[in-house]
Amino acid sequence: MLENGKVQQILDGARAAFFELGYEGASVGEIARRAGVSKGTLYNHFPDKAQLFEAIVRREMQNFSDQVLSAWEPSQDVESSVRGIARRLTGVMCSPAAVSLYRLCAAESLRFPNLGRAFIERGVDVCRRRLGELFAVARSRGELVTEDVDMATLQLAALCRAVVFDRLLMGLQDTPSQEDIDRSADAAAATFLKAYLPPAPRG
Amino acid sequence: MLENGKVQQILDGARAAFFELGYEGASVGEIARRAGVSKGTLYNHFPDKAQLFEAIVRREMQNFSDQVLSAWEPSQDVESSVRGIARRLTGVMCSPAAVSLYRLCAAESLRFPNLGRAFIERGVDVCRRRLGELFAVARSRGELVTEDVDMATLQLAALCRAVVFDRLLMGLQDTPSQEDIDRSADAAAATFLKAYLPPAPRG
DNA sequence: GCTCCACTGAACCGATTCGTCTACTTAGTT
DNA sequence: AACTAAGTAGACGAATCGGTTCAGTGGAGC
Repeated sequence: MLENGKVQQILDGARAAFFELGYEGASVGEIARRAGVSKGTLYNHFPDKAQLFEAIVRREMQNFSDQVLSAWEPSQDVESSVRGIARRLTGVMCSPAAVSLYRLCAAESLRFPNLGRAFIERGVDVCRRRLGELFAVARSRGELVTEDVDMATLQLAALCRAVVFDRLLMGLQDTPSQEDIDRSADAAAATFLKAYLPPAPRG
Repeated sequence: MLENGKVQQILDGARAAFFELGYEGASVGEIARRAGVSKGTLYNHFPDKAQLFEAIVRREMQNFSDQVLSAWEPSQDVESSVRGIARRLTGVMCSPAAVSLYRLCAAESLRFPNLGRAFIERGVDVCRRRLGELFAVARSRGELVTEDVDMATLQLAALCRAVVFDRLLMGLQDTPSQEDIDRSADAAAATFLKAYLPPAPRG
């Protein structure tokens, strides 16, 4: 069954074209060229450009949330656990794919309302709920202090984007080095912990 | 001199069209229609669509940073001062104009590199430096504890976008009410203060 | 009254777009 | 060998785009 292979080719080519050129900037001809596929084949597998676009975004969104959710390594102490979460969050959100996806969804959310909704509901909210569960457990153990777990997760995610994300989104910087990511994530985790860790039993 | 009036008309129409339809989506004819101006007049005042676009973005950017920077009301205690800053920051960043500007710059930053650079350098960095000055003063008074003032400003700004900004950017929500903005800002300020306020003299 | 100049509305041009379609090739099955 | 299904390259039409051009209009200044 080569059909699936062709579909993957098309999706990969479309991903490259859309991510680099945007929805309008990526012509169907260019997409087909990058996919190594004729235009006829493309229209054999996808009804039109818009639905191909939405398929790309859905696939990348899934990929994104999978990366965030997979393989939480639970740590003994909260501090290193939060730092680990922050590092993963920061790394994933600052990856080229995530930045391009964010840019694309933001740009086309008005033309494709489904798209913005999918980004929030199937991307952000999913990760937020997962994080919320972890924090709820930590709170029940008295390791975190907050009356609004959801707010805490939102704030940690926001802190992870504080330093480099805007520069990446605006194209002023390529993917940062691992040290930069870790440093940024550690700063986010540090501030989060100072705010949400129970007051130290002075000593 | 009506010339300036026509220029303003064109800028206003272009703003409306670009903000609602994006750069590619807003045709020159549509811009002229919204401006109440003929296409010939438009091209009498601007050499081409791209430079009209950049003029719009520059103007809105200036407007944005002016709003952020104008009229800081210095407060006696740090807490209410930070809360005031957070409320203003949140309000401005979540305003329809700011959200549209952010979306537009993110979308077109690859096609217009000047644009992304202008957004960061003339918008974000300007506000960041101003905030940094305030925080440096507070730190010298021992009211804030941090070894990285710049990081603190970045984190406060990030916290202010934690709750509603993404939903606005993705078109899932219209401009939030003043209460929502204040609540979100107060949560940001609270977390920021818990992290950066000097440890309370116990008692 | 006359000139001047900005403006209008619409026609126009070349380029590019999406999506369709045709003519041809290739691989696999009977 | 014949038939089928899927893929290729490219032409095609209708539509739209950015930008130019042009005949006509209307008001301000002398």
